Amino acid sequence: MEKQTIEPRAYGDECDGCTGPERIEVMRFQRAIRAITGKWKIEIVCSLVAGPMRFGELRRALPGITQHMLTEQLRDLARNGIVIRTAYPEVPPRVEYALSQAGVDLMPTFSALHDWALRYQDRLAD
Amino acid sequence: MEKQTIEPRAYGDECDGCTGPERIEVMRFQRAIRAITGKWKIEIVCSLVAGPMRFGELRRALPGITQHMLTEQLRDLARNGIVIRTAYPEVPPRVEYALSQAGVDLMPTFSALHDWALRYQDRLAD
DNA sequence: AGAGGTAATATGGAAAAGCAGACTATCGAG
DNA sequence: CTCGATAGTCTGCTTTTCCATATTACCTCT
Repeated sequence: MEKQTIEPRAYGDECDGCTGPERIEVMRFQRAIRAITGKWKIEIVCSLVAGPMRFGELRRALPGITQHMLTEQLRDLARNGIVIRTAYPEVPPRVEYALSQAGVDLMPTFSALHDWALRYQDRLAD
Repeated sequence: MEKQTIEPRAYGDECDGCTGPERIEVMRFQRAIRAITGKWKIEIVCSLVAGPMRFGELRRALPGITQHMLTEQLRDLARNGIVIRTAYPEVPPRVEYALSQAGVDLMPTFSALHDWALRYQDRLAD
């Protein structure tokens, strides 16, 4: 039996002829992708482009989403600084979600990806 | 007890005052994102930018990946037309993976996302 | 007093993604 | 004949996502 996995270099990336500084870039990258992946994140962000929305408005705008999912995804987006959550201490409670600058600045990327998807959609599986 | 989920409109998007044609765009979008998400996809694509590589080369270039993961992710990328798999009927077997045009054309998007990630990395969680 | 709206939690389960390790087939070198 | 190299597949396990339902707390309106 042989080992199947090649051990990753621990941490000190001394780079003995390898792809050195790229690794941290890749990690940054993946964090960015993780921040926008999730079943509803993109839909939420797209909804918010038009302007701030309340929780219930979003829920109605995204038929099929559960409250749980919506709160979870919004929380995640807020945690990554993409949306801003503002809770007004009123009653009944009112909570508004808006795109942050980071969220708005995501748009060029989105449109680049969208163009790509449009060009190659026929070969994209599923 | 009340229903928590708002029923999605079935299929015929007749669009009674709703976000109509955008929905299909969002779906395209998500397929594109799904095509590039996965623990190792980005790393693989980045490795292949420099030129075609063999399976074993990739394995060595991505310390920590298992053979299983590598075959799986490559298969997925190939299925989405991002990489091209070429098996030479030699012995010992030789299989080469190269970026397709679609793969190359992904780069502008990658760099847009990369710029975004760089600008906002401090607020990105995890 | 009871119904209704708002924005959440809590709980429990199913499905998908990720991981490690074992196993296979083929051929040439020693 | 056994060893090593290549590029896989197969099996079982853990973790993460995703999903549905139930419940809460508060206030207003009737």
